[in-house]
This record gives sequence, C-alpha cells and structure tokens, in this order.
Amino acid sequence: MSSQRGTAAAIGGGTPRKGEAGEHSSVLGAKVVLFLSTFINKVDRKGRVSVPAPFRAALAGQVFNGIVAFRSYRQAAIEGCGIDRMARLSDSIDELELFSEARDDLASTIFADAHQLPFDGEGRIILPPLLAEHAGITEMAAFIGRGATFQIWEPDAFATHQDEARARTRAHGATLRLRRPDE
Amino acid sequence: MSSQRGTAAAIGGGTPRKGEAGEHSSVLGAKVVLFLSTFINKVDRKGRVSVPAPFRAALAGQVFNGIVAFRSYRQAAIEGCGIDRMARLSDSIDELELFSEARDDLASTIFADAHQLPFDGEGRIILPPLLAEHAGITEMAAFIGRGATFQIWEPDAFATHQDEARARTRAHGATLRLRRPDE
DNA sequence: TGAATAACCATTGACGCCCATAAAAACCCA
DNA sequence: TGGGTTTTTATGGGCGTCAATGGTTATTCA
Repeated sequence: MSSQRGTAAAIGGGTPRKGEAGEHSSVLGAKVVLFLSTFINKVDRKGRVSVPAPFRAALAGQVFNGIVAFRSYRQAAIEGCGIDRMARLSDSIDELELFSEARDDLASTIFADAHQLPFDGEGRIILPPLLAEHAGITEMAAFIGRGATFQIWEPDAFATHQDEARARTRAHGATLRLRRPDE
Repeated sequence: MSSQRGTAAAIGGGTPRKGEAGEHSSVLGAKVVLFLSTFINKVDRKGRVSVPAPFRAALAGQVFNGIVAFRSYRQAAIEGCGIDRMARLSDSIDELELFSEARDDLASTIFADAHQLPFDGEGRIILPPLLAEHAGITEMAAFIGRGATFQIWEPDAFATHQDEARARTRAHGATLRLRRPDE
C-alpha cells in the first residue's frame, strides 16, 4: 500500500501545503489547532512513526513538544491531541467538586490512560504497545485529522470504518449548524 | 513490567531536556503541573519505589523535593501531589465556614494524615506502611496520573477500578464541558 | 551499641539523540 | 510554463545516557 508520501489521501481538502494545516489565531490570540487530512506512515521496527509534518506544525508552540494519546472508548483507534487540550481538560475537571465520584471517574478514565509521546529530533513518536494493540496497528499507521483532535488507525480498519460512517451519514442525513464566527 | 523509561517528560516545556520539563506558566505565572498516564513500578524489600520520572519532572521546582501522600477516603488508594497543591487545598478549606463540621473533618482527614515523602538521590520514596496497607500495595505500585494530582494503587485493584469507572462514565454519558481555552 | 534510616554506588536495558539517505515537495529562474 | 535546484520529510540505524532497580556503607536515634 505504499505510504504515498505526504499526499493527502481521502477526506481532507486539497493538498496539504506548507502553512495550511496548522493553526490560525483567534480573536484572543489563542492558537486554534486544526488537524486536517489523512496521512499514512510506516511504523519501523523500533515502534516509531513519523507524525505528519502538518500535524506537527499545528502543535508547534505548545508547552510539550509531542502529542498526547489515549485509547478511543468506542473505536479501535487511538485518540490524539496536544498537551494544551489536556491542560484545559484538567482545569475543567478541577472545577468539579473535589473528591466527588464523577470527578474520580473522569480522572481515572481520561488521564490515567493518556500517554505523553514526545517527538524525537525527526518528529517521530514511539507508539506504546498497549495503544498499538488497541488499534491493531503493526506496520502502518493512519493519521486522521478531526479538527481539534486527530486519530490514529490501522489503515484498513479505518477504510472500513469510513465506509460505514459515510453510509450512516447518508442514511440519517446528518445535519450540523455552523457556529457563529464571532465570539 | 515496567518502567517505560522516561518517556513522556511530563508536560514539560518544549524539548523535554534535562532539567526543564514539568510546568508551564499560566496567565498568572502560576505553575500548572499535569500528571498523565500510568506507570507501574516495583517496591523493593526496603519499601522503596521509584516515582516515575515524568512525575518528578512535573514536581521539579517546588519548595519540597518530594511528594505529599495521604489515604484516599473513598478508595483503596493513596492520593499524591506536590506540596504546592496542599497549600492550595489549605486555602480552599480555609474558605469553608470556621468550626464547621465539614471543615473539621476535611482538615483531620487530609492534613493530619498527610505524609511528606522526600525523594532519595534516585527519585524514590519510601511508602509508609500505613499507606501501603490502605492501598493493599506489596510488590508493585501503580502511579496514576489524574491531571493536577495522582494516585498510587495496587495494580490489579486499579485495573478493576478503572473498568468500573469507565462503565459509570459511559452510563452517565460522560458530561463535561471543555473549558474555553481563553479565560 | 544495635536497629532503622539515609546517603552512596553499581548494573543494565530502554530510549533519547545523532547522523545518514532517498524521495518528494517547494522554490526559483529563465 | 517547464526544468533544474534547494529544502523538507519520511525512514533506518548506531550509540551514549538516564531511569529503574538492587545492594552496600555511612549516620542517626533510641
């Protein structure tokens, strides 16, 4: 299946050019990361995978130079995002009542399972065995942009999933209201 | 099992180099520690356990070089955090009505039971028997990241707990509004 | 003085970091 | 617009370093 280099397969819009993916600043100056398109990269024998350059660009500037990954609850995939998102999550949870059950559950469900995967000099991460197994990843890994976050799938598994999702969408005629640009 | 070495250098800044990692400043300049992931380490016959390097990195720079631990009163686990967090907790409790029962209970449950566990030269702590027993820890200890704090569990016990928590969260339809990045 | 604790050293395997290469994309200029 | 040049990426592999762990010696306190 060849890791068609860089080329943006499926989904996403056009070709992922330089500045494209990445981020754009909001009114407040806070960076808004955007993960777009799909990239399929190889997992080498040491368990390393290159994170697509556009994704890395989107993450640039965050306090932790790498990604945060955890098992998806409902799918055989790995959820990925930047550390900033986790920090926000931590803040949100901190606002729940101390020692409450809900807070406990969320914490042990989300944070305990999260892995901080730092980039090496070449922008690669090491996929923890636990995560790789959960997603059934062995040789190739598909990075799927999902806007504010992304996922990592076993390529074939994702292809199947995508077909099903598309079929469901067509059936239900999913709609979505676009949020107001302001605010 | 192990000790997946160093891996994620906690939330550390940019490149997870030697001393840095650990914190990033918020708007107010306050350090924001973030404990993520799960690490299972061995307890040697002297009762020593290595605190995961990423956690140590997150704690770096605090006034007390070690952790603060106390028995969780809802679970068979040990609550852990840095000394800074205890100070904040103290403030929160201070805001409760003076002489109220709740305040009294919290104070004696938490502060009276809290242990300051200093790191030895290799980043290990000695688990006080009282705490170890409460958590049922004998040979292995699981360090569980929970965002601003962490817990220490007997590995199997945590696995069970995590399953239950996950089920509950899913049942309740995990609701949590992500805080806006700005503030 | 003996027991418990803290400080110190030693080992080893994983992983961070570096260098090398090929190919594709971005760039430049006629 | 096209072809040639430069830059960036993805990928492989080697090696030094540090984290986790175990043990030994020094120190403190009863």
